[in-house]
Amino acid sequence: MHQKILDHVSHIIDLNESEQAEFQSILSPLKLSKKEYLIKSGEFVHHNFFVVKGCLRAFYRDDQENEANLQFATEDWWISDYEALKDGIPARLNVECLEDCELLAIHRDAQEELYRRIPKFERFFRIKVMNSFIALRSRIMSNLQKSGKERYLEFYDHFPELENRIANYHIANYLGIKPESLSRIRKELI
Amino acid sequence: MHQKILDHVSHIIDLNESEQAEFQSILSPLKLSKKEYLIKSGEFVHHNFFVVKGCLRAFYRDDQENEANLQFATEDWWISDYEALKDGIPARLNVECLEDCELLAIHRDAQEELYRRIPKFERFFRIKVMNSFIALRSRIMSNLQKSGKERYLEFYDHFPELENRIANYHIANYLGIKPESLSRIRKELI
DNA sequence: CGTCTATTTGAATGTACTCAAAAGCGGTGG
DNA sequence: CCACCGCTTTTGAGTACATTCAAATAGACG
Repeated sequence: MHQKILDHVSHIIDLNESEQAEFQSILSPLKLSKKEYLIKSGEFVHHNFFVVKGCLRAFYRDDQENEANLQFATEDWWISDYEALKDGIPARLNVECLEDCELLAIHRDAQEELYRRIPKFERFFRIKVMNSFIALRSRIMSNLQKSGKERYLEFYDHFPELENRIANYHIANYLGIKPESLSRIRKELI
Repeated sequence: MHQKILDHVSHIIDLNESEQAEFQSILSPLKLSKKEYLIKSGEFVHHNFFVVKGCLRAFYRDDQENEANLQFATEDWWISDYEALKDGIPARLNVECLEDCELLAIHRDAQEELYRRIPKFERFFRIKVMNSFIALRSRIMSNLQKSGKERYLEFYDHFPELENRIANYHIANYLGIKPESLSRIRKELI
């Protein structure tokens, strides 16, 4: 029984018992320890992942080893390199565990088959992706229009619980500023 | 006959004749002139729009009248304030025509009904939104990691045809730099 | 041709950055 | 329980780079 993900899905679509069973049959639990990688850039990606427990970060790394944190994922978030997953190309993204993690994996083919057999999952993921899309638009707007301080306050507002789970230098990177600058911003705000 | 949008949809899902007819029946053509607004922040949004011809920009405007260009849309793009459309709340976004435009509007309720009657449209829009989501991730990464010059080159690469259709100060704003800075970047690149 | 808007150029300014060092914190083992 | 080690955060000083502001030039359109 994967109650957590069933509850999560049931917020958006109704599933009868056989549909629940069918959905659960394609879920593969996996555990990873802090600092392990779920996805490594350059490798192929075959799964979409749901976070049952723990915390991860998705980031790009460029040729000069600079990292750019794209997303943090905790309980009830989905994470993967969707471009790599969709097009069957090597990942550009890395996904690293910031804590010990429990995940559920869905193989790409199983997800496609799920769409075919239970079309309302198209609806479920359409809505999930739309919500993510809306959130990213809002983040782009913040990056264009707001100062580092405002972006930090916004982050704090949106994800108050992440503040104490994630190192400041990861948050700074996510916000597009340097750790020293975040430190100075935080000092001002006391 | 709205051949342009039928072709567009048919790249992703197959439609038989009656499905095509049903889809076309919910499309409302509209024309707007340069500088007119398709969506005004604060007003309610009832439609999703497909661009048949012309060019528009979606942007936020903050209390100090600063604008932040979020998206340009030309032929074959979709545009709306999806948060406002989904949640029935007033728009935060503005959408302005940069050229005379021909659009097709789909009412929110008609789109929901379309999902019910022809579920593969859930698939169509899931895939469209996923592609947009992937593009936004990539843009976030650029904002975090790349210089103004690199972002400009990337923009030029992605949308070579927009370069001559859109004012530089709109492009600069989209890239998150000032028009003067873009001018200096362009000068360097000659 | 004239007007309005967009782009370019120059000089001064300011904000976030880099680099380096110190302080703080957490976990491990003696 | 304390001492040590490694890592994170803070602090300080100097620097670089995009921005601001103002003015000149270029371009579009009636």
